[in-house]
Amino acid sequence: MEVQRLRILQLHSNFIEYQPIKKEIATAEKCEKKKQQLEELVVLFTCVEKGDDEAVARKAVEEVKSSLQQLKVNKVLIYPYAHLSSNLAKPVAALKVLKAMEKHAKEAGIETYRTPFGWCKQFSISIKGHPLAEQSKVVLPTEGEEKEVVSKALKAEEKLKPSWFILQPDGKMVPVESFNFSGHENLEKFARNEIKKVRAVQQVPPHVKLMRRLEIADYEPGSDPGNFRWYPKGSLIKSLLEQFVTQKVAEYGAMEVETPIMYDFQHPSLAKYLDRFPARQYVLESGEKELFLRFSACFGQFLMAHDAQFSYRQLPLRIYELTKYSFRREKSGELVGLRRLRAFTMPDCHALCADLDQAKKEFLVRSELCREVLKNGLEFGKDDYEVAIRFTNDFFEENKDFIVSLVQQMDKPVLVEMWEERFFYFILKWEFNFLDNLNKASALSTDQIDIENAERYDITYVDEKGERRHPLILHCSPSGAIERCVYAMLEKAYREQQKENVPILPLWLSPVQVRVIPVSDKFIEDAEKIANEIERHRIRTDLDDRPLMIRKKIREAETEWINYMLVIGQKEIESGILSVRDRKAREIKEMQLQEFIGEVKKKVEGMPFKLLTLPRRLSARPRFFG
RNA sequence: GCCCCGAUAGCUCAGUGGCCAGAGCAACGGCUUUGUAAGCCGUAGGUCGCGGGUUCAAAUCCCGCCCGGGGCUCCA
Repeated sequence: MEVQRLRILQLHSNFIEYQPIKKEIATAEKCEKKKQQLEELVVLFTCVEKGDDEAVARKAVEEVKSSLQQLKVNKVLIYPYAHLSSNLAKPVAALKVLKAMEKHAKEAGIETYRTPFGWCKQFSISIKGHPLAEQSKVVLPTEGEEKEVVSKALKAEEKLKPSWFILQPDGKMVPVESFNFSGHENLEKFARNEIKKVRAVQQVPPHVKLMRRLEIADYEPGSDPGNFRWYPKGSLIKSLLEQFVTQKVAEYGAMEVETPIMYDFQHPSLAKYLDRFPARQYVLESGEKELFLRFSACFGQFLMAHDAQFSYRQLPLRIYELTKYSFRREKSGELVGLRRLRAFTMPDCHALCADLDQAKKEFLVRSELCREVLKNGLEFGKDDYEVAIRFTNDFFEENKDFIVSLVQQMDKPVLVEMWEERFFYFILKWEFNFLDNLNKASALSTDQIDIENAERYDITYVDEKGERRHPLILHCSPSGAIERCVYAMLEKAYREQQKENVPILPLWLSPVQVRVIPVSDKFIEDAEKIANEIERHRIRTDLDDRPLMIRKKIREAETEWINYMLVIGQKEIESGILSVRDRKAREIKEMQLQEFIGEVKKKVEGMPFKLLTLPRRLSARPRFFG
């Protein structure tokens, strides 16, 4: 990484006279094109380089201040001057630093002026002739200091001191320390994890091996960390999950939309929102514009809602997008396999509600939706996740019954995080958290009640009296990130394997549901006919036509987690009765073809279907891993 | 991002200063025509992550970077 430094040319002057002539960049500050004159001052020609931040600005002011004391002057002009460097910061960042310098200087009691940023200016300067009159300063960032721009929300979160409780479905709320966790071991692990007392063992989470061995997904060294490649099988699984969640959300009544993945930093609503969201962004430069990649669908949907017109009669208004992708520039040390990515697919569903009453009702409908998505999609029941509910003190006092009814819906004790003060844009939030084999918790489904953004984005509806009002906004991801769902299923499968159960994916998600295995190449054609018939019923079927021994083919099908294996030989062809190896049930059953097809179809009824795009014959398939 | 650890054939790994760097699996070729978790023989495959340095000599020691992992921290 290049070393960044703030460069200042410091000139002790008799006077300076300057006049803005012409804007140099689109993002120039507003100002009058009037001639200005200042006398007996120190002029700071300042150049902000890439990576400079407010800490550097503060340090620069400190250094300038000590010079001022020497020179016995207390007046400065901060003059943006790009020509001192070839490694300039972007305009937005530079202006931030200059403003920070101005602020710190004023706070330090210095009479401070600043010329407008982004203008081509004419100036005349008279410099004093003493040895200290002309100095140049290079301010380096302090070692170890936070160099990146961090949102206020992220900083605020660091200072949060919440209290922790366990809330039971019967409405009893007890402090975490005095809760009896017996029978709720996962909740205990989760609570400790959240309150941060655990030390995890040094280990790679097991899903990483699985995601590669099963040819689902893999790291892509050619990209940025946390941006994955998806092999055909993984792409199928991911796509099916996406289809399923989208279908459930449509049934719930949301309108599906699509919005851009990148946004203008300069947009006023967005700038304010960025500061309230605890996440880091990817930024990219395009021409003179500075853009950031979305980290959720909020921007696009809110801007859309801002331009839409609707009244209380249309509320709650539900808007949905499957973001492919959302981007968060997570710190590199936080990225692990599919648990946490920098580019991820997130179903994001907002509901605009007239008032808190409506929001609360809607909230319960949506939590039911989330539970269903996990239950039917991932086959995750309430034992597979722990619930956290987070809210402010005030909200709890005023909405106790509602929160208890939410917990009753969850049907198990939940972890409560309660804040004295509201730091975020929401007043209430819950998530379902999955605990992996290293006892790390990751949120899947989540929902929140947002009371700030309707105003920030100026989203309004017309109420009964014809007046414009800001709705409340619910933010929900019914499944959480799709990649994270895959992670959770793999981790769960591994856990089952440790318990000597069969590791397996839900049948509807298995890339290969049925594998037909001819005993020798004499039976390949017969096997093909059977495979055709099964696939005609929308069951993913392939054919192991390789010249290998049966037991080897069976072994490979087992390690690929294929649900059913049909061995085809003389016996089957003559009798018409199939030998079906049911992997999950760990048994070999004899049955008619149509009977078998019926059994499989029944198990995947109502779930989305897609064909696997790998060649049916294994001999024609590439190997992506191993 | 910081601290610590790692990287050798497509995969899993052996090799810690000294001849042309090894094994198993996979791939490819041949034999075998196979009945429910690994048949036999052979062939090919390596810029030892990348770049620099130390040395008569570097996969091996040193520095920087990339990628991965763990921790701190944080989230969907």
